[in-house]
Amino acid sequence: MDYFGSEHEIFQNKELLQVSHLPDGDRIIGREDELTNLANAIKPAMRGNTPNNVLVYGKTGTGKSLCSKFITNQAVERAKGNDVSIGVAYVDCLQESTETQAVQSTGHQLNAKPETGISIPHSGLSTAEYYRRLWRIVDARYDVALIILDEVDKIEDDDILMQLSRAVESGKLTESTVGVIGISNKVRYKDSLDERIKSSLCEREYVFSPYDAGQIREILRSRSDAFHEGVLEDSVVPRVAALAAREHGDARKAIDILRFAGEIAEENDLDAVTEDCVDQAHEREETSRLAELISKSPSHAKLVLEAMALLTQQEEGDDTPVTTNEVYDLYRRLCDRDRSEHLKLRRVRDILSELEFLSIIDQERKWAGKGKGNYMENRLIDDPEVIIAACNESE
DNA sequence: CCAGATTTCCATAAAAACTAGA
DNA sequence: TCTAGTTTTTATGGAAATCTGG
Repeated sequence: MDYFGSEHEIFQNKELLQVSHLPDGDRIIGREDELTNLANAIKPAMRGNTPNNVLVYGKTGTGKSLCSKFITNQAVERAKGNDVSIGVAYVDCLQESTETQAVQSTGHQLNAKPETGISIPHSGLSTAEYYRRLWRIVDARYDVALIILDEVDKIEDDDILMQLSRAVESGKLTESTVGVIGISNKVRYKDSLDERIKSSLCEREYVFSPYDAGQIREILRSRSDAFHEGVLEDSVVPRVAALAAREHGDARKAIDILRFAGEIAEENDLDAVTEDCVDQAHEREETSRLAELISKSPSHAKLVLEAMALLTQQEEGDDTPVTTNEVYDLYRRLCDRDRSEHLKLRRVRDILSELEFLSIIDQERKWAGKGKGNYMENRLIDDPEVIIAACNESE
């Protein structure tokens, strides 16, 4: 018995299919203009001057993060030649969703304790103190700090944008300077900003358009070295590209699908990746983003979601809404089952609105009339079975 | 002491049913 | 009969208080 599976090796270098993988070489497919624009905005940093702050828009999977990381890395390398030191921090505002966490993370990335002697504790400091330490670090180690704020629209507080973009003018930094690159999915994001922030953060704005099918094909081909020679059937890449193009040219999705297709071929012990695998991979991709999101949620959020999914399943119709009270009742029973403490109703309401913010559920407030008050209808956006699976998976 | 999570407390929205006035 | 105003109800969500880990 061969416990280690097949002799049909599918992947040669799976790393290439990680979305976070930065392609080497000095170009990213189909984004020449965008890279040039970004480079221009950053250019002053090469001489140690203040770069332009940039706001980058574009749908998911249009290469915003990739290009920003890429160009800043290039900048660091180039600047070395001029004897200018640039520091880059990349903050995912979906994870670091408060001002404090974002500053803390930035400080952590730019710090080198042996060099500066400054420590950035995981918690316990005031926001102001995190800022103070960050400025000290930047002053000590760099001429320019470039801070990439990915998914800025997900951050709860605008203050950080203010602080970062004004750091130089307000004299917080004496030796150095900073540049901010904000990345947002929402084109309307700028409208929600304070005037003062607008003027300083949005010195340059660039919109990343979706990739077309041809570009996606090219991207996939450039990464097909991830597979062993001849393992990919010819029709696979075009098929994946077609699926992704249908979804507003999301390259991340395309790469994910391709990777899943490979995994499926591997699991089924096939010697090649076929179109069939692609179709299955497409389904798997749809659930994986959700599963990812859910697995990162706190455990009580999962229980609430599970309660919702179970209730939705019981109902006849497909997307029958459930009320908050129904959810809460079942949620409490689930907690009893696990012998854990349940949260109070008020908190569960907040959890539900957080889930709505994450686009996992829909909420609508309804009014029942005299003597009946009002209630909130909660509706799952995705298939309950998928949600239940995702909730149980990450235990 | 600090931020972040959770709880406690409570004013409030909305719309149908009901009432009074025309 | 129609209209304008009042009553009734309950989950909601804002605000403040309290708890927790560091």
